[in-house]
Amino acid sequence: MKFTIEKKLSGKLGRAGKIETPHGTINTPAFIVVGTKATVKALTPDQVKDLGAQAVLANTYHLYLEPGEKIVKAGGGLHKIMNWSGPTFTDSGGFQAFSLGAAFGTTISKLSKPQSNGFEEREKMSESVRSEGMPPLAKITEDGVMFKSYRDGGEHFFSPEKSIEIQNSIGADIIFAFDECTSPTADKQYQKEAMERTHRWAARSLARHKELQIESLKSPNAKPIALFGVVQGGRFEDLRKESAHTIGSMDFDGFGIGGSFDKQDIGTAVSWVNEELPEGKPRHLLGIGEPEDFFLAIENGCDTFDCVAPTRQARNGTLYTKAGKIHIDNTKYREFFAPIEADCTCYTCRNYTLAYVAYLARTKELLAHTLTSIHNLHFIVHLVESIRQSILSDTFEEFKKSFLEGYTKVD
RNA sequence: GCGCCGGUCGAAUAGCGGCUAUUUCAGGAGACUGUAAAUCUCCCGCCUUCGGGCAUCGUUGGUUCGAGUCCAACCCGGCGCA
Repeated sequence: MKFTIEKKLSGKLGRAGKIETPHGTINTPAFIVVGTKATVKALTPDQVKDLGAQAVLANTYHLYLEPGEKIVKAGGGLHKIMNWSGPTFTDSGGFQAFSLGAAFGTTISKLSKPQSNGFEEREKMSESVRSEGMPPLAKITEDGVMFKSYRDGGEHFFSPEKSIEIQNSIGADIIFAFDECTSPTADKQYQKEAMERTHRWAARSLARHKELQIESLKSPNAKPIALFGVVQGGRFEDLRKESAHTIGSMDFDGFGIGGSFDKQDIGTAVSWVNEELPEGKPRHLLGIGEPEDFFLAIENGCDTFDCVAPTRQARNGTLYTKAGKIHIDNTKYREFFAPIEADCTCYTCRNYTLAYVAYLARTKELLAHTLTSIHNLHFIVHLVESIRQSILSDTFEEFKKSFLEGYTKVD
């Protein structure tokens, strides 16, 4: 993997560049489409490519459970089995330490939202109380994470070495060190402990990866796999800087920025990290984000992103437009005989009316998921691409201002 | 006309003497940030200062401390016999 910076955003940390992988180049900043189980839900790889996506990100834990990394490898690797010829990433399973652990059976999100007063804060917390009969499915120890399968209840242990071994078998171009994604509800003491543990896991991940690569690259057709280390530290400036310094000084090919954030503070938090990380290596902001997040993260030095929001929200009936998000089930769209957005060039908007797509969604026709996912991914992929172009043409500030003024998030 | 069933919030249902009338669907709104997710939450008779208040199980009476539930008559629907 090779990273090149083409242009920097003057006076800021942001940059446009390219990541060259054995399966092609990613022009950055870029949105990486999430295909957790080696499939972008509801879409064929051709559809994913046609809507403008450059790369996809799959998940180690999910592919380990099913079909199993041995089968992925025997089938020719991630690219081959899913018929995606472009660059790929795998996440390490570290996010599942959170989603199946502290967050399981609750309404806890890794992004904490601003609360207007303490009363609402308490209400929110009470809503977050774990549902009955839903004990956590992930338990963290120094050596790794014990997962209880959400499929059959079976126990599976992930150590940093195990995650790296599985990821090497799956064979994505870019993989991540095994980390612990913490909950925003955890206190600073815990965030510090988890961060330090993630640092130890990073060193172990790196060591195991080097061993495996030396071995694997002896075979003539082997393609090198890049390893990104993951920065943690929650919403605390001193922890984030410490983590970025520690992870940034290790011999990784690039970096992931993970964990929980205060939603309104995301640009600042990312700048703490990216000021510390070496400039010449790519930085991937894990699990972000919404349209407004990209501007803040990119101007503060992030190069790539992945997020389930566009596809999940598409399936759940929320669509992106330049004026904000809309709910496709709203009564007012039943007779909206025009595209979701008049000037959108996606396949869905070129061929269907919102009224028709809304009808498909309302009647739970499967095509609804495909058409809405195409629109949302096209919107997000092209938004990030537009930000890239604005950096290259020195119009970032104007583009940011005009987009955010129009994007009110109100119907 | 006689007999037997049955009428519960848009639909379908549960409840068969006990306080707050159940559930599913339909309908309305919202949430979702490295996917446990084609998922979840709330509303769905009227009023409300969001604490609650007042109604309501075909109609009208009755029995009872208490009735959707038991009794009577009537109205409607289905089936059977004439």
